[in-house]
Amino acid sequence: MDDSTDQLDRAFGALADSTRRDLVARLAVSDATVGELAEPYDVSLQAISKHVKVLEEAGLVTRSRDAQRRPVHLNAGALDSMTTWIERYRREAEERYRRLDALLSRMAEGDDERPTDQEDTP
Amino acid sequence: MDDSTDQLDRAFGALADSTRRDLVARLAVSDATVGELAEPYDVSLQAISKHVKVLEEAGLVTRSRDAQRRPVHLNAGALDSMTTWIERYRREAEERYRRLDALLSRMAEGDDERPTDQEDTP
DNA sequence: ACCGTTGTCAACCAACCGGTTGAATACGCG
DNA sequence: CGCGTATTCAACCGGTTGGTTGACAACGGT
Repeated sequence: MDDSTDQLDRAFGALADSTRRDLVARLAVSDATVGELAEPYDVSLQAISKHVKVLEEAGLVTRSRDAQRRPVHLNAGALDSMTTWIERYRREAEERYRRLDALLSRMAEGDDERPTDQEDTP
Repeated sequence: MDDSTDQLDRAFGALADSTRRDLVARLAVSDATVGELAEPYDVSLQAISKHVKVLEEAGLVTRSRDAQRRPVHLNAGALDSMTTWIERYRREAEERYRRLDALLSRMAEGDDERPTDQEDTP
């Protein structure tokens, strides 16, 4: 199994949790320590620490080795690789839809000119 | 808990699996039945059926009720809502980074003009 | 040198996930 | 009607996940 595949697994998995998405949203505004991040939620600090670890292993977040205070920093590059993946297939799908739509339009304005074994026809 | 939150949970969770990402990639090219989708993998048909169900519940995929054949169709709109979410925070993070970078540049070219309690300074 | 602050590690638990097999359902066709 | 094809449902299994609590490690300040 590919390495970038594994990274995508982790990245999408990391964002599949609303608490972690919330952390990402807050980290987009400013870096923060685990303690600061944990404060708004009513779960234990350890739980948030685990969440941050998941984000870190997904490459979405880095921690400046700064002694006992280790501020968490959002890594925009990892988000970028996710959108790159998604957009690739979204565009492909929309392009295909556009072509199919055009085909149907052509068929509608003249039934005689049947499409000769076109791609999108089942 | 919000409804769109739940939808994002499912959507990201759905793409957190390489088999399901592969299915999405193939569906971007053309619609397909579960049987066709299952053929390349050496897992059971039922396993792929489950994967498709996950994609469907995430809104990433729809199925035209076409009798016993129910072709699976990629829903580009759901992908769009994912990129919208990601891009929002990626842009925010990059903007913040850009501002910090500019601040550091300003500081570097003249130590006298110290920034007066700026936002990004720790 | 000690204390408080900050964060992680470890063990445990319930719930969920991806896979399996076997049975059931839903049609189209002869 | 009854068979074959296509797909889903149900029960089960082992591994992972999100949460808990308790102990411990790493520093900074006084």
